[in-house]
Amino acid sequence: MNEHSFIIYYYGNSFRRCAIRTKAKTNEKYHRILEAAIKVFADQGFFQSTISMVAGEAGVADGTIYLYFKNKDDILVQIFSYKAKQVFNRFREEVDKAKTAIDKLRNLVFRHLQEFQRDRDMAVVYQAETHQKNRLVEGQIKEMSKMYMDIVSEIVEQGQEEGSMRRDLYISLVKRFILGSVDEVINTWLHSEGKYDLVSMVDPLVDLFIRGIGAHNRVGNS
Amino acid sequence: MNEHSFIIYYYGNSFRRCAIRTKAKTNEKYHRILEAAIKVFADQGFFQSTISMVAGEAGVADGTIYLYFKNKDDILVQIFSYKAKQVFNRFREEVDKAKTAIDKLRNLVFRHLQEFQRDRDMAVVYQAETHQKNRLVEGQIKEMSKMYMDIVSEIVEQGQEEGSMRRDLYISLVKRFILGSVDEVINTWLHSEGKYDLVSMVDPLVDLFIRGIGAHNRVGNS
Amino acid sequence: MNEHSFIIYYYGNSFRRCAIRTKAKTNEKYHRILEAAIKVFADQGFFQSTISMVAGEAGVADGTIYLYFKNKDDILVQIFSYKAKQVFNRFREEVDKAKTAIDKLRNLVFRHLQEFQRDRDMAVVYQAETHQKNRLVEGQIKEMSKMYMDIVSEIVEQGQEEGSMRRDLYISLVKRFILGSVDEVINTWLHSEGKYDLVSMVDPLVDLFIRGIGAHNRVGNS
Amino acid sequence: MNEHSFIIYYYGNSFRRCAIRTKAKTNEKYHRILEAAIKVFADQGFFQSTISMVAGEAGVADGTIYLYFKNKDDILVQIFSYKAKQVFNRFREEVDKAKTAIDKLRNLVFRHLQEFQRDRDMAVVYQAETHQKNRLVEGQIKEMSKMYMDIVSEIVEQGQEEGSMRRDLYISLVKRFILGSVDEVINTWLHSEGKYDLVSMVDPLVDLFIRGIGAHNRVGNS
DNA sequence: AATGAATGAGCGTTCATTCAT
DNA sequence: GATGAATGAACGCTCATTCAT
Repeated sequence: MNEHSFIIYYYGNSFRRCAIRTKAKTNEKYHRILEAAIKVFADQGFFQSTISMVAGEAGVADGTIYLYFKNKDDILVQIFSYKAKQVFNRFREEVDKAKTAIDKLRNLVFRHLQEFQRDRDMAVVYQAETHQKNRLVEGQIKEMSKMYMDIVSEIVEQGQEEGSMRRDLYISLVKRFILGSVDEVINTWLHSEGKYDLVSMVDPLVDLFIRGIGAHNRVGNS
Repeated sequence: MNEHSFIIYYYGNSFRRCAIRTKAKTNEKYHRILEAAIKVFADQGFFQSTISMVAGEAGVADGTIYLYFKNKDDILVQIFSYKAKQVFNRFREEVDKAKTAIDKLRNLVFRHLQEFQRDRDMAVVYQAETHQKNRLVEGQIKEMSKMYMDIVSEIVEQGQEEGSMRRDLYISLVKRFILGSVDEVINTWLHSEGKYDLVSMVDPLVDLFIRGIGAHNRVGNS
Repeated sequence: MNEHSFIIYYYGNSFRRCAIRTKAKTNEKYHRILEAAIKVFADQGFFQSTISMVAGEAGVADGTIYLYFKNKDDILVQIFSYKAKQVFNRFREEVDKAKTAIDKLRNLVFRHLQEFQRDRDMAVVYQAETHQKNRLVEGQIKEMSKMYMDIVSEIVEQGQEEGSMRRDLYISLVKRFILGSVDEVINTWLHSEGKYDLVSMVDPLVDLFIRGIGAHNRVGNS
Repeated sequence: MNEHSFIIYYYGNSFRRCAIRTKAKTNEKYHRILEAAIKVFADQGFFQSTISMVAGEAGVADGTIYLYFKNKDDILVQIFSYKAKQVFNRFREEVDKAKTAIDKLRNLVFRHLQEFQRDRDMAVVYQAETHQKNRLVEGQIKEMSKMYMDIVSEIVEQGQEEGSMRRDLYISLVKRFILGSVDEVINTWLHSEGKYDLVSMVDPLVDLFIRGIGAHNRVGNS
């Protein structure tokens, strides 16, 4: 477990070997616990998970958890402030790759579904916590939610300027309309045990966003 | 406290009176506990709620709970199988009042928002449980969800026949698209401490469902 | 364990038997735990005692402790605010029985030694806590100490008026001089496993208080 | 950090330097830990102190403690067998400086108060441990106590020979009478946050020992 | 039926001690 | 020698559930 690269250096008047770790090793255990916790929380739910389960999953002793986390709640907080934030940051990158508003929306939805499909346990934890009251991660979720909403706002505003989106939109409702739909699609997928490909939902979903379900939407002279 | 009719009998070495509890009486305490539980679970979340809290809120002794419910989990199960089902049944009534598919959809969304606005605590509990894995109420939720989805299916099919809805819809996606949007609108309202009127969201929301956000939907003369 | 006296009464339309307990029973268990705690704390010291030990000694389940005490610390607090205070109150009675200052002092010391000899475990706990810093029972101890010191003050003042005690005394030092001596006598007795009679120390000790150890105290012809 | 003289040797596959730790060096860290422990134990009490606190106060790593002490208990044992013994040894010196029994008693009390005033933390630890049952330092305390008592015995015997002390004294009680008074004076001072000068208590206290508080002690013609 | 005192399993957390580096 | 990350036993406390009254 402890084979590592190391540096030979001269200290005082002798050669010494010093394993290269400190940060690397520390981070390694921190992440192992974090990933284990995501898995256990996804399986059992936060309140039904025990520190022992997380420690067991991570392959460390119970006490070790407390070298890296203040308490059980803190694990959840860090899952959100570290892990989820990282996921949400990727959304921005993906959006920036596209030019038009509609393509940006498509990329956002694509990346959202893709990331949640890739990290299914994280997705489960995220779904559970965002729909709870009295949540320990209120702050983080609000922040992430705002980040998401801001992206949607920008896209819609761009779309309106481009003329590809309606100008009479109640934007704060549009945001919920989009996030909610995507969320529900993910939620259904999660509860279906993930037997189908989530990403394949992108095009039909974006189509619904853009055109709705009304027949008169069949535009043109058609 | 509840004297009505009763039986006198001799037990051990004393006469005892035993009230002949009518169904109504029993139901009254049962419902008091159920409503108390909804309130407490909404406030604290299921796992952070204790039997004592529920009993206190209901104004009964802790032990009394176990005369009406098998255990703590059973309270949640009964909340869903009794209370929530009742709410969902009202959706059907409301839908039936309308003629056209679009009006039916509007009525469904209206009643959904209205009921959840009216019984805020129930809404909180519902939101939390439907987004949990390992849920104690898996069966009930699936059933309710199916009931909802079936209504949407019927509406969409009727809309397609009427020509008011697109024929190229991926129906099982449409269902999630609608339910998810409504859910998210409710969720946001719940977390906003309910400062605004949820029902006022109906028209803008249905408009988004029907027309989407795309500008070309602004069908001219079509 | 639950044989008790009871009352027969007529309720509604039947005779009922109602055990007379409530307070009696409750008090009984409260006191059982309190006495058990004193014993265990005396044996092990507060910090090395566990709730399990106290519960075991009291013959109740661990959880039962928390029906009567807020937490472990609270047991100690209640030992002092209930039990010890009661002991100290008896000092006053005893002092009042005597007329002259010297007899009052003798009675005080007598009762002090007698009470501590009678309730040895309480004495051990008292000794330990009064000589601790950061003590959980700071308030109580200060109060008891003041009560004791006040009695000594009154005695000395009366003695000075009677002419049986020196007028040039530094009273606040006299208090410590007396309390300290008595305490140490008790402490030595406690650590000697109580093999001798503590109360027999009264006369020699009071003699030392009054006459000191100086030979010139041997008042000649006086 | 501590380079002085050292040896170069080849270990495994590298040259190593090994400081030739003088006794002084070793002692230096040993004493740093001991003093740190006294401070921490005085602040928190032995059981509420942690090895980490002691290590932190001493500026060493937790593990380092175990190079100098067998375990946590051993620190307390060594505090008493090393530090306290040293303090008590000084009493003897001071006593020997005086000629008469009464001066010797005065010097003993003076040095006792002076040393405890000087090393307040030590005084706190001493007070706490000497009034505990099940003490880890039973042996040491008995030894120190005996040392103290022996000095008092010698003084009293000398006083009796000189004619300056009563011949009808119950010596083993006199010892407790003196030690107890001094102890209580110190204890009160410790709990008063040491706002006054402890040493100034010497003369009034010795006066009480010699003359007591009785008015007839004011021997007229004696 | 109703009560609420009693139970004890189970959990979060601490911390003395070890040991690889 | 010195370090401090890792360990896991042990403890305080909670709370769902039972049951005598």
